[in-house]
Amino acid sequence: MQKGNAAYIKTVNKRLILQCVIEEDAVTRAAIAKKLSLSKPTVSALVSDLIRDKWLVETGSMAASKEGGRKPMSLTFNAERSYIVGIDIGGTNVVLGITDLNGNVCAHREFPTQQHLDFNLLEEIKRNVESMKDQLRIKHSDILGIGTGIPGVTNIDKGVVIEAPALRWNNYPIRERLTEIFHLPVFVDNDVNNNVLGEHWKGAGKEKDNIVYIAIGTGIGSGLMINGHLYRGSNYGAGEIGYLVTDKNVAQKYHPVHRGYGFLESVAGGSAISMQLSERLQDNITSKEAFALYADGNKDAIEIVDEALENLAIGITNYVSLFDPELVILGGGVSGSFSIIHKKVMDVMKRYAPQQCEVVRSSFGEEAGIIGGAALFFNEYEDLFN
Amino acid sequence: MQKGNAAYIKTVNKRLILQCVIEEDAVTRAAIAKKLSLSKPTVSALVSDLIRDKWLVETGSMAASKEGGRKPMSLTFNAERSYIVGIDIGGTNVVLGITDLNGNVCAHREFPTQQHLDFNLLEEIKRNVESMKDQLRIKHSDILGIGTGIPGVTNIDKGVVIEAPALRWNNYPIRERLTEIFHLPVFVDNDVNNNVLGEHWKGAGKEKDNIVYIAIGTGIGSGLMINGHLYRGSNYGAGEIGYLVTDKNVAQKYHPVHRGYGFLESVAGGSAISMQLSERLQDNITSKEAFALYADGNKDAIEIVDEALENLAIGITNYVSLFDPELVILGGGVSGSFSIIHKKVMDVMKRYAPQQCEVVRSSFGEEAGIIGGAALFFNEYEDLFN
DNA sequence: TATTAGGTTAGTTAAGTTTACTTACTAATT
DNA sequence: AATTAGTAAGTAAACTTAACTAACCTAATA
Repeated sequence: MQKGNAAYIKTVNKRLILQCVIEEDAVTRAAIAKKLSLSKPTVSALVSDLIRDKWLVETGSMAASKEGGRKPMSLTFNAERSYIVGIDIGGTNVVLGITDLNGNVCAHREFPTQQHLDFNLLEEIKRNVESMKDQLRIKHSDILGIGTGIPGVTNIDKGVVIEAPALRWNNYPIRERLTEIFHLPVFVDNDVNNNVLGEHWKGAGKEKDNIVYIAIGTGIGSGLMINGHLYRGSNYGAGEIGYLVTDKNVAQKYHPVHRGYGFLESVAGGSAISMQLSERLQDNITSKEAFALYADGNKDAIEIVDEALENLAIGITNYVSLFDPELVILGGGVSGSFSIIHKKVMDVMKRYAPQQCEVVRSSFGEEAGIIGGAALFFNEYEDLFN
Repeated sequence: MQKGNAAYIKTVNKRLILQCVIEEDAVTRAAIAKKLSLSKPTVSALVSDLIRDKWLVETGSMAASKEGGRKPMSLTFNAERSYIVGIDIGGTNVVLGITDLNGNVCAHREFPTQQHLDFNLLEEIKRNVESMKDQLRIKHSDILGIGTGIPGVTNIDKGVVIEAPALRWNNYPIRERLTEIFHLPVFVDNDVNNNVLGEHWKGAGKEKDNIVYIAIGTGIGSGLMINGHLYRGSNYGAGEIGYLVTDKNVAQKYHPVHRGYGFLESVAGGSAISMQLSERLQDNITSKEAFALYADGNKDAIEIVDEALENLAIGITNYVSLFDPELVILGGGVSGSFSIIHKKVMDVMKRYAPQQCEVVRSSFGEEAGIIGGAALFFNEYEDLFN
């Protein structure tokens, strides 16, 4: 717990004022004072500090109220004061971009991961960031810091990637490496966690404080926000929905669990679907193709995909039973098959869960990782606004 | 977010000092100043306030350090300054008691619920509290308030029991009723939630901030603490482990979910075990007797109990996979069968979960509800120490 | 129609309050 | 003499209150 002193209360009140302005877009000093029950002089003094430090700008006087009175001066958050670099290092591609303080992606880049992975990955990132800086005509000092997402388990406090099979990283101190290169504050977390933060900041989870984000792809992962805070678990291991057991008997037969791969993934993950259908049809079928065949009415595809989806839906339903979220967001490679999955989940949830819960698709496409990275930075950087 | 002002920082610092004293039992002003990085005069002033208000007492001077110097004066938390009433209104019995501020149960009472339920339940509670007050020779003003546990879904903000089948209560405004009778601040929550708070305060969960408490009885329920805060869910519905689906095929056949009763309960709850074995043996077998027969090697008992425990263990394992807690506490009517359940859970967790987690039995017996109620009060009462 | 008095809202200035901190002290001990 | 515990007096930083100026509206009035 933070000890109380004069500086602390000033920081707290400044934060509150900024929050106020960000939420309501254009507000006046008087409105802030009323809303926060702070005195007018206090608000004026703090706002003057915030204007001096470029966090706020006066955007002209507004119309006076009908009962008369001096025209109020509107205040606006200066989202272009600084910028944040958001990076998503995926197994296939590295997606990175620069956002303003409102989370608008001002520039973005993308390059394939594997051909740089063991060679010059960080240099390639640096090169792309420099290129974006040139494009936006911003200086190094305009960038507050960097948020990065990784497909794996990450110790966010130390900035070390504990394990990321897709990148073949084990105990890789990525924060240290990136800091050496950029000389900026860097944060790193699991990509799904970043997605939750991004959805909470700018996406479907705005205004909601209890959110589950489920990423369905090759494997199945999830991130969860509780009481407005990302919950990472005691060992950075929360949200391992891929390990849920939804079918006792099948689980007993398969004994599927080995390091990095759980039961639900083994029956409902993209590669599981692809593998099963490939075997059945004696062909090479991707999970995307499996969903296409499913839509076409292919009997084998329907059987296999239905079985997978039933397990997935039970997993999600179990999540809802335990966690009672306000919202479930489905992300990952589900864009095409969302409506199929959504229907199944709603049916199963209705059948088995004690309460129902909205289920929506993720709000962002290609930019999810960039916004997520920036959201991570926003979430973690303590000195923001100081 | 709380706005900052002078009164607020004083409250914050007083809280920190009290916390310091409670944690370390006997400390000096100098030690507090060092630990909290507050100046010595500040600590002295706040301590003097706290002594005036009877929260702290000076308990005599301690030995000086070996390097010389004035003898320090030790400060101790005055746990007998005030008392809290803890009540657990169970389906069978009402258990209630008075605790001091350290959570020691100073007096307790118990009476059967049903014969007073529709008649004079609250009067009976009042009578017992008065009797305890006489016994302890404390005045009404010595009692800070009341914390109550209920076997059902509770809106803690309004103090209304939404649904408690065992008490036949629906939308019952119990806080209002108890306040009318006692003229004290009252808080009400689900009994399992109170158990979590109690274990965190005084039991197995001390110093741990991510805890799952699973109550196994007629039904199966759970409460969870995340980042040191009880998590109740978006609709007061978090922790419904009784609704988990652990066996897709059996679930499809049974279609077990109706209001207030979930799949896992229907296959692994006490009444489920009792019912199944009773049918098999054409006799009236309680779940307790079922576990006794299990221990005796009865083949039918083993078959049924094993099946139930396997499902229960998968449910708990799923919980661990999703929440990555520091600790799982098993409570409810498991005292006799704990070691059997524990073994099963550890085996299944090892097999299916991505990480392991300690599993222990609950720390309290009869007093769980009393300590839980007091813990709820402690947790919710904002004006504490003001 | 133009003017003006009275009322209202926005924001500032000045004085006062509360709190913590700093510096310098006394107290008590090895 | 050195060291540690705790106190006293004065200072600094943040807030609040009260009174003020600035700017505007309404409506009565000339």
